Amino acid sequence: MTEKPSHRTNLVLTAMRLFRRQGYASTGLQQILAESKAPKGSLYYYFPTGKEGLAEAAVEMATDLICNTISDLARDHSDPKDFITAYCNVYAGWMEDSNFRSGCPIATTMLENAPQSPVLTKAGEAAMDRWMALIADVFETSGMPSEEAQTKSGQLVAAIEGALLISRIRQSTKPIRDVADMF
Amino acid sequence: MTEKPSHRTNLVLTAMRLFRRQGYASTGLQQILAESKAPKGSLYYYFPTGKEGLAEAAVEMATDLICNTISDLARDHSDPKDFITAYCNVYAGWMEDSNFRSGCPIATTMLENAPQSPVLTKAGEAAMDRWMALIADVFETSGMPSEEAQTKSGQLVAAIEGALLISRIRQSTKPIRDVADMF
DNA sequence: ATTTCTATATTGACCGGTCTATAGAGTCAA
DNA sequence: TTGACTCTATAGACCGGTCAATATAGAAAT
Repeated sequence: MTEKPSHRTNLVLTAMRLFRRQGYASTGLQQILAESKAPKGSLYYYFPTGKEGLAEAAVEMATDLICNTISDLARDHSDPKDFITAYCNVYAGWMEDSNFRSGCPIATTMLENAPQSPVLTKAGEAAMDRWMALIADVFETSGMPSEEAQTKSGQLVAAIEGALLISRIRQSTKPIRDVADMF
Repeated sequence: MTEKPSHRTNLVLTAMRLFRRQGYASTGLQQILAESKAPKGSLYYYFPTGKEGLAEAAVEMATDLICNTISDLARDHSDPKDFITAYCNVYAGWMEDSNFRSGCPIATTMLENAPQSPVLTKAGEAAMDRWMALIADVFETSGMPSEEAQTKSGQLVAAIEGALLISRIRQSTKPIRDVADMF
């Protein structure tokens, strides 16, 4: 399950971490190369389109990360309300652990590049589709009508994304915890 | 009421517009200077701290913009539900008019710089305080208890911020319109 | 009224450094 | 020998920031 630590994997992992903290534009390839300890030649070998291709892979890896988190939580919390609370707690923990620097792993990259970059926009859409579908499943499993589950999962993701932004500005997890009370 | 079109004003106005569309890091001073038609010397005359000082002023101007919007809407819509719907419609209009490029005027700048930059973080906190206080007023005026009004206004702002992000990714106003149904 | 002086406002040429990307030779295991 | 991978050097654009030179407005002096 765990990927083998190739240069390629290290590049994507490092890019994801740095884009999440400092954004896409202000993260230089130099820094990614230094921290991942990958050679520059490898970057353009694995990602011929350069920074954008690397970002695409980083968004995809981030999508998997969130999907795995949701799946794990869904297994332990079948009640929607419990699930939402647990999900918010995960994000709140991430924020606290990083001194409010690591919010949503794709939000900053998306705000900087969507919809200008078709490649990254598409990766972002895929992320939204997958996250919302997984959450809608939780709602449907508890008996909620499909259509309502779709809408609600979209609203939840929106509320959390916004809460992560405000949490970062205020350096407080309260906005995230307040999301749970909305549903 | 309208500010006189000095170089200073043009700089802040242009910075706000560009930061909103492309973010802070990927907007060069060159572009701001070219589009505002202001000379480079003026920038450092009015903003001795350079880009960061300009961004601070841009965030403050954006805060005023949103505050004015909220005040105007509050005058015409005393019912909270009506107000929320109208508020969402304003954002949806902004998104459509800009081909989903002009979302929240401070969100991208904040995700890129909070909490690393104390100056910009403080400007962001002030924005949140003022927006939420104005919206809470609308709720309180309609009879809602003060504490509940505070919480609800925070939740509304979070939901909208998140919806603006998703709207940008999906190039659709549906996420924004769905926010109105949450309250 | 006119000139001179002075402080403030304003300006664009210039700086060193960093950015992403490319080229092409070199390395090494299968 | 082949193909996957890595290295060094370099290109050329752009970055944010500095600073000496200039313009201007108003006070002071004549």
